[in-house]
Amino acid sequence: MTHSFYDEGMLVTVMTTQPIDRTLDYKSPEGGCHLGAFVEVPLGPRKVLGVIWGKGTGDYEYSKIRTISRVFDVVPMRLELRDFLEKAAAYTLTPMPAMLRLATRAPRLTDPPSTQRVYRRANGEPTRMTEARARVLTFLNKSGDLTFTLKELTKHSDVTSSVVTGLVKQGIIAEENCPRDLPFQSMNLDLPCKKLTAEQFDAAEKLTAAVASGNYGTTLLRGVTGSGKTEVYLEAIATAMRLGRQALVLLPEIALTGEFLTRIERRFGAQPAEWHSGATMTERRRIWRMVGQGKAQLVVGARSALFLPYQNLGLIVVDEEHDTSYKQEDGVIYNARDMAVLRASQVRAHVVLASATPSLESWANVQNGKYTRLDLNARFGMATLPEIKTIDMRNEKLPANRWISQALQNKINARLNVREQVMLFLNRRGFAPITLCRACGFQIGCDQCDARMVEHRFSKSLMCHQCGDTKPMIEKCPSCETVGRMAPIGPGVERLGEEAAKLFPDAMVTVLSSDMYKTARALKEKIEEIASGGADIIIGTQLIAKGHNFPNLTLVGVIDADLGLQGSDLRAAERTFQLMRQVAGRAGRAKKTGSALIQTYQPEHPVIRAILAGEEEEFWRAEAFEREQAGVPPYGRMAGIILSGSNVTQVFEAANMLAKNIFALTRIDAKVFGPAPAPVARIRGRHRVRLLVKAGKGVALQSALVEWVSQVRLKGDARLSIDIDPQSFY
DNA sequence: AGCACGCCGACT
DNA sequence: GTCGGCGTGCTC
Repeated sequence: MTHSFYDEGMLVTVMTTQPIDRTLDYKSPEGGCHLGAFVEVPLGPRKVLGVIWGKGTGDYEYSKIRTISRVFDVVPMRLELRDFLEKAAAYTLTPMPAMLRLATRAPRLTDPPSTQRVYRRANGEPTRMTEARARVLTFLNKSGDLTFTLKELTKHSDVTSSVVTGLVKQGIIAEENCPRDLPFQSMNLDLPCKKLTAEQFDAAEKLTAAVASGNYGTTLLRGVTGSGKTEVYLEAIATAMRLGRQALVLLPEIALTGEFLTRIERRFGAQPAEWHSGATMTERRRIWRMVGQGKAQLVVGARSALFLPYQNLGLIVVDEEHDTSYKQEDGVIYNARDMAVLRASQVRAHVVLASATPSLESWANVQNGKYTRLDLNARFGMATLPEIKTIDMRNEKLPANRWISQALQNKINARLNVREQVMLFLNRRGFAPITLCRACGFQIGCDQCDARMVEHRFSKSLMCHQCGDTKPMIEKCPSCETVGRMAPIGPGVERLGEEAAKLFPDAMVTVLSSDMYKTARALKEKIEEIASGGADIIIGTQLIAKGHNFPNLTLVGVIDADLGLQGSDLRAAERTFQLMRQVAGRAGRAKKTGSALIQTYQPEHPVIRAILAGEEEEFWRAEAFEREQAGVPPYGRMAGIILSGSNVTQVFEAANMLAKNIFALTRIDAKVFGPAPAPVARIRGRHRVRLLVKAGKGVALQSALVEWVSQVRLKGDARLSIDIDPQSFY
């Protein structure tokens, strides 16, 4: 471990968070600075955040070099984090300053560590005892040596602050300053773990050994829903913490954390640090600092938790590793699952990728020996998966604007009669995806994007799912001006909710869609209420397919299984497969036997058949073969180049220019497809044109892309972004 | 990212 | 002539 230190006046070079993709030289300030120190430097008229990157390059006129204005009182950036940021930047073709911003996103990072005033019982008795004083002292006496803030103290003993100040003056209560950013409660590693089955025990042993080896490695922990993956990796976490190393659990969706945190607390007797977008400013700052000092042993968080300044990271768990939300799509485009592997390899940590339905990438990495695989097959406390059946919608003669088939309706009734819960799954938010005029056929579109407006009856408005733009519901057709003939076409979850309410008048129907809740917390509460019996029929989107435990749920109905099967997305089949296995896995997680009904127009489709047969390996092998033949990921490399701007012609010109001059790409034998309007050709008034690059597996894709792309000089507000390993083709 | 500089078109 | 549009370049 190097501890390079630069004395006052020495030349150092600084990477700033400003978009200048190189370092700038400065003079070390009074008191000097360490390599990696977080500093404030003058840049033109402003002061900006930066990190000491090394000794000065001396490539700048000495007389112009300014002095670092401030060194922040936080642990300097470790070399391993810097290496990680640099490797990630090179892989995703992201400028270093943008990476640095990801790693310094803690608010008020630059403030001195703030303190708060706390009070504790000192010795002695007050000269005059009053009733109020007695209440304060009784409270403090029974609390022993604990300290309290003024707010806590006055609240608990029901007095005003003047009573406390009076006692402080007499020296009966001591006033102290303590740091506001308190360490996290330490994890109790001596609590007994839940009783494991033989299979779980075996898997836990293997993971524990891998973590204890102190070397990098990745394990794919594949386990069917309810097989107890969490219990298994909790043991790996315990091992890491016993060795004095930190552990990180990445979760795809905030909604997962409520139940998850309870499990952590049950296992380790303390709350972990919870890093997510909903965390308060103070909490984020506390986590950032405490993680850096090693005073947070366990972090549970969203993908950006990868960029926290861990002191000694020993294990990263990526739960639901196949989840598409791990791919960050705007700003810095990265896949948290892959970055977790990179991060771990830099610090000799172990990675656990947990999933009931792994991604094909991870499956292939097991096949080629990069990852090891552990399987959990038996469901905890029960032997079988739910029974899955399809309903061939071609034989169902449903009336207009109805989506629940007779067969599904019968099943639902049967479950409701025995007071069990039913879940209906439809991957479409809102009331209806299309609103059209029955008089002239006009469809309401978004003014900013080339997308249709979706009716949201819940909020009485039309919304664009691309840009979030809304407008009020209208009665008069904007095209032919006919009044009262605008009609909603197709189902969304809200509309399905209406249908269910009509079909099952005695049941409590709840629609669960992310846009119906203002905060993640509100959504979390709703989910918990439902789990404890707050609804008979739950209707929802993607969201409900994710890891929630509904003990009384025994039937899942998939309304339209064909939504994900068509389209040009190379992962469409994989996604549908995962989603359905997952949704099916919802049913009957507890003791009751569950079943799943899948409504489809193509029951003979290989994906549907694989799901029915439960032939998972068969599905992966078939899908892997298809991809290998096509030379697409994970058996080939891809990159998306999106050019966007307000001027269509300019954007197309730039794209065409690139498509014509592909010398840099022919050297790596890559092919270019396009330009074509991106699947959503306009977002927020910006036209988007896409090029796709396809190359072989072992080529230097990034450097070729940089060389190729550098040919265009973008004019005006035109922008070019590169998406390495695109996930969605939008 | 901001901000200054500078090069062209449309006015008092 | 000059005001101001924004395209270009610089910040240690």
